[in-house]
Amino acid sequence: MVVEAAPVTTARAQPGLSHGIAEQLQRLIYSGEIEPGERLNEAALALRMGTSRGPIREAIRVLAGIGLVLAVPNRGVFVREISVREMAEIYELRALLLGFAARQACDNLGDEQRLQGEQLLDGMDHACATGDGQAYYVQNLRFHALLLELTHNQRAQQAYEDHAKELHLFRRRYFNSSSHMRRSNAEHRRIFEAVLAGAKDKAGKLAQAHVLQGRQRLLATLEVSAGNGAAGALFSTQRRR
Amino acid sequence: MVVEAAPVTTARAQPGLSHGIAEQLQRLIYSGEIEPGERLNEAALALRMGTSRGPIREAIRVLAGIGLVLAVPNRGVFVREISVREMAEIYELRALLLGFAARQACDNLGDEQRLQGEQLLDGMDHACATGDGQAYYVQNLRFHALLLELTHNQRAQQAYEDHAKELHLFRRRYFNSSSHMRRSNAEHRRIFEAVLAGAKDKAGKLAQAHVLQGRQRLLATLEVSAGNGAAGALFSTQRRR
DNA sequence: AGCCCTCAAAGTGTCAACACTTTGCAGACT
DNA sequence: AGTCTGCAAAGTGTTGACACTTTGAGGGCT
Repeated sequence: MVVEAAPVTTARAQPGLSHGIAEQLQRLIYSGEIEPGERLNEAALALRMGTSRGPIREAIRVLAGIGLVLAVPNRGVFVREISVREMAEIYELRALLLGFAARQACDNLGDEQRLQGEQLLDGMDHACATGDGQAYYVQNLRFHALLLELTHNQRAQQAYEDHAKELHLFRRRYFNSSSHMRRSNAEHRRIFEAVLAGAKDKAGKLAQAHVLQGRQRLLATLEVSAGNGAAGALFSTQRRR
Repeated sequence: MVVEAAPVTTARAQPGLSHGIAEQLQRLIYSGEIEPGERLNEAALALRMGTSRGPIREAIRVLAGIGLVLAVPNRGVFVREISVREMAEIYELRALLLGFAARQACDNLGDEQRLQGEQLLDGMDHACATGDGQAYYVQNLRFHALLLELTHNQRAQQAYEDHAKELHLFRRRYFNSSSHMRRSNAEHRRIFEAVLAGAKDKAGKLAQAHVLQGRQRLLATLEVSAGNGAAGALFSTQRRR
């Protein structure tokens, strides 16, 4: 309808004011400084960021598009809350994705990746031994990312990362009990061995099971940490978009 | 950081001005009135929509969040172009999702859905016979949606729909040659039969193959309709976000 | 006492004006 | 002729002011 032709050019970085604000807001949300369910006050944010409300509103709209935030007309925008049901659904998708990744990895694994994978597995074992939850967490993320890279499917990678981030909204900072960590890494090893052996079906099944067992571990601790009452309350019906 | 407690309330519809504009823009894009690569002129749109630029900008930011549009600072926003590579990746994800759906369908199929599926299959056969591409297209969409519903996983449903929409960007209005339609529906039937038989693995594999064959059909027609040159040009490197 | 109505405060929605960037054209210089 | 520089037009980025909606508190009525 309007004019002009395509840019055709590559998609470059975007240094823009409202864009910077959007990223900053994302950090605030993911870091937990702004909690799920909390309302974002435009004026307050504008003051804090040192701009007027315009760019703030635009940044917020981007977050709304991503689904991080829910806008209610004339009432404001609220940080998205994730229900247990949604959490469970997301885990299901992650399982599917990681299973796919493991299968693909069988075909696409190179020497470099093999080395990296083994280093990560050893590193995680070390983290288990020393009880370093933070180190385990980072390497665990990296290990999964490595498998996803091997899909050679950037969209799959992106989707997996998005899901991981979303789960952060649900429960910040995985409670890494060392028994969980040990079991989890044992699963990693079996997956990786299957990949090395080129056993696609086995690798896929193991990877899928790995994620689903992670879900079970999370659900179990939910039951314990918040006896029924609080857990039930989380079942608030929320949908994306 | 700010104040206030959670809304806890359910997520209701959102009648807001900039929200309406966002939807209208989506329609314009999906309908092809604004083509991929084209720039959105804020002033022109504001005039057309009868508002000022503010709401337009906000609506555009939402689309940017969704990924429908790419914003380049100080230069404007452009309707997203999808490369062949991306198209292929999306098909891969769709295949994964539909495979999962078919497996789940084996467990969750009820009488009502069985009936609906059979009606759709017959309807599509009819559409093949009469050469009614439009009717086929609609029922095909519905058939896939039916399978996805049976996952009982709303996120999976949403993801599948999103992918379908995105592919629309790539090639508007599937060229439904009746030979394609016939082959495609034959695949549908085999999938559904497997689901009825409760053969999870078989159903999953067939569904996955169905989508990938759809991809092949699309790629094949791409090769033909635009001999090498144009097809190659579509490989412009674009990434989401 | 309890309920309803009114009103003010807080906050979001919208707008028009202004500042800054990009881009293409025109004219001058080599 | 070709190229470089500077300017002007087009368009995006940002701002502050104003209008409208929601919400909660206070006071009057039953």
